[in-house]
Amino acid sequence: MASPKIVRMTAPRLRDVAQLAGVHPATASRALNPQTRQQVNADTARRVLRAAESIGYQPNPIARSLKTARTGTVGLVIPDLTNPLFPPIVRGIEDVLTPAGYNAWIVNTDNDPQREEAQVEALRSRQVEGLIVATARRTHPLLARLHRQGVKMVLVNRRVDGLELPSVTADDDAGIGLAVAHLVGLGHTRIAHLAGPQHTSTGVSRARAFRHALIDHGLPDDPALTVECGYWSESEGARGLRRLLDGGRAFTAVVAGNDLIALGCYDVFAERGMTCPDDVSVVGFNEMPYLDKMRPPLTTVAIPHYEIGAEAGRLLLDTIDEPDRYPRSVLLAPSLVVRASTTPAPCDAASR
Amino acid sequence: MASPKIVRMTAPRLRDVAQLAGVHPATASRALNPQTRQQVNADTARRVLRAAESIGYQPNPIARSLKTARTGTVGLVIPDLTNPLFPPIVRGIEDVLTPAGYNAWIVNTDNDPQREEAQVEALRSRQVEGLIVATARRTHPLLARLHRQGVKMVLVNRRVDGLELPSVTADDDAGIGLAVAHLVGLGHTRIAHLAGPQHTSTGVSRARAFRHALIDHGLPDDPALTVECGYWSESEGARGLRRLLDGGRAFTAVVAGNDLIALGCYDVFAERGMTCPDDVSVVGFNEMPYLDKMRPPLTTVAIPHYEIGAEAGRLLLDTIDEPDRYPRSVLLAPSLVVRASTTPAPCDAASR
DNA sequence: TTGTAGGCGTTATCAT
DNA sequence: ATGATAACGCCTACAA
Repeated sequence: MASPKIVRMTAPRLRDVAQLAGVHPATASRALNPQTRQQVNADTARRVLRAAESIGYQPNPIARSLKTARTGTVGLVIPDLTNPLFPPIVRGIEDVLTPAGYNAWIVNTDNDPQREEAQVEALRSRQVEGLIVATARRTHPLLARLHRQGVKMVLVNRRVDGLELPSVTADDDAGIGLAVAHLVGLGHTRIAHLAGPQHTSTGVSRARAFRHALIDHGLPDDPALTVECGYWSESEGARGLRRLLDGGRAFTAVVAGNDLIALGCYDVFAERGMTCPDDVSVVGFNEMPYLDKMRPPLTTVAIPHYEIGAEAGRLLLDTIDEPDRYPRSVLLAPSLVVRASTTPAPCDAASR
Repeated sequence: MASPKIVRMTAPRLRDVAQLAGVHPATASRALNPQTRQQVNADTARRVLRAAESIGYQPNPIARSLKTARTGTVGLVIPDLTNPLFPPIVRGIEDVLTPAGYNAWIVNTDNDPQREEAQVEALRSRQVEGLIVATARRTHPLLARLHRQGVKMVLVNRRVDGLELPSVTADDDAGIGLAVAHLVGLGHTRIAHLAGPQHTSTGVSRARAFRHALIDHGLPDDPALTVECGYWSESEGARGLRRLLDGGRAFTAVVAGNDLIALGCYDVFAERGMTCPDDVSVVGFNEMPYLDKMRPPLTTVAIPHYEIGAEAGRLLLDTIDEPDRYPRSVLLAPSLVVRASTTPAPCDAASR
């Protein structure tokens, strides 16, 4: 005598579990939730869990979110995923968030404020619980507004002027210090800086660090030897170096704002028949992948990408858990990776 | 006489809009939804829209999803975000999905089946409406199961044996054909292949295309000149080339399964004091970024990354809209980018 | 054309 | 310890 069985083709719901275990849905809910499980008789709980298991019950996160107003998601706002700097950061973030029960939405803004606004709007409408933002500019009305509205966020790599937000950045001062010390140690005295965009905190702090480092080494700080790039990109790096070369001031080494800017220099060297490092030494920043296979392999300042992501994840979790905690920021120490793009300055130090 | 105003600190809801417009929430709902707007008096609709606008109403997608059982999200399953192949593909996907009202969740599996299963589970529990999968292996129980369960998906770059799923791939046959023809044109007759993993369809199809191309050019197909790499990675490329070199069979050129495998060869050249292309010419596949700055700049088969993503997005939308449509697959034409890693074969053709 | 009512699946708050 | 009930915000037959 086969027992009749009604087959539901949709996913099993809480009430199915409850029915099977012979309890009320509310009880099943309590039994299933580790937080509230001790409110329920151990035997009952076991029965419910077995029932859930047996029919493959998975709670519907949408219904849960509607009720609890929590989604277990955070947004990741990245300026440009094709910049190889970010994947390891993303990885670090995920490795921290996943065990805490959060998932991350990654969005790409392509350095376009309009696109950024739309993307952030999409994230908010999907009720993310917090934001990790890598697109900060020094003046950033959108982020300022979000902050005022109480959106929880953590900045990565860059900061916003006058906004007290938790952030994780590399220690630019230390990193540029390493780069300059390395070049000075090689005998360079005329060192140029291809600065990143000065509307980003990182562009500014690296430029400032560069000036300080020159002074520390007793070198003159010639403003003509610092040129700003409009973006953190190869093409802007190339433009910057052309301006530097056309400026007529002699220099034997370049500290680039980041690796992409440094790689842009390589294009100009090719254009003008110059060779690196013989004509000009170059140092990058970030230690992006594949630098060891470049022509020449690029000397650079390495930063702990993965750890930056992991720290950002931790800060965001803290911010979500304790909204009133005073914003901490984390500074991570860089290190220098010496490769073949730097070499001792020519003896005729005034050359080039 | 200021009108009293009750201030809600939470997001405005449909009922707030309705109240402000002096209509029932149901009417407001209809007015707000373009699909049902013509059911409502044009004036009323206008009033509702203005009311919504004025208080910045955004429908709560969670409540909507609970009701409609649709989420407007799809999952993107990527083996390794640090592979620069993927960002432009992701971009293409997003550019197609966004206008259609969908957002994409990106997850990273790191080539780890366990992690993949967990990530896919997370996506499904968040009720994504479809999956774009770039991690397919030729035998892939997880994907087979998902397919049986009716999960809508599109494969990118790789396929699953015996599973009729829509897919978007580069035309491997044509691409490898270009590479081999180029090398033959340069006089190479002993050409090796560093094949990608044979558990991926791409690895197999490129290896098969390689054999066919040799035959087409009347060259002997020496099995000892094909070596399989365990992953699509630099380190496996390096291992493969070492095995090839240690095998004692002469060859003057290598067709690598992809760019990363090709770059792995560069490491071995450095190790063994060989120079590329003088000792061995190398061709890659994919045209990943920065190849032009490598030492030497890598000749490679370029594929339209962005278009691959865009096509995948379109296929998925089709699959969602017309679930019963017969699975189409799209093959995109590659092109050859000649750089400095390939050069005419040495006159002494039997050398090396 | 508009309003009514019920429900999507879960959980929080009562009461028992 | 468990059950009943309502509510999260929205949508949609159905009724008016």
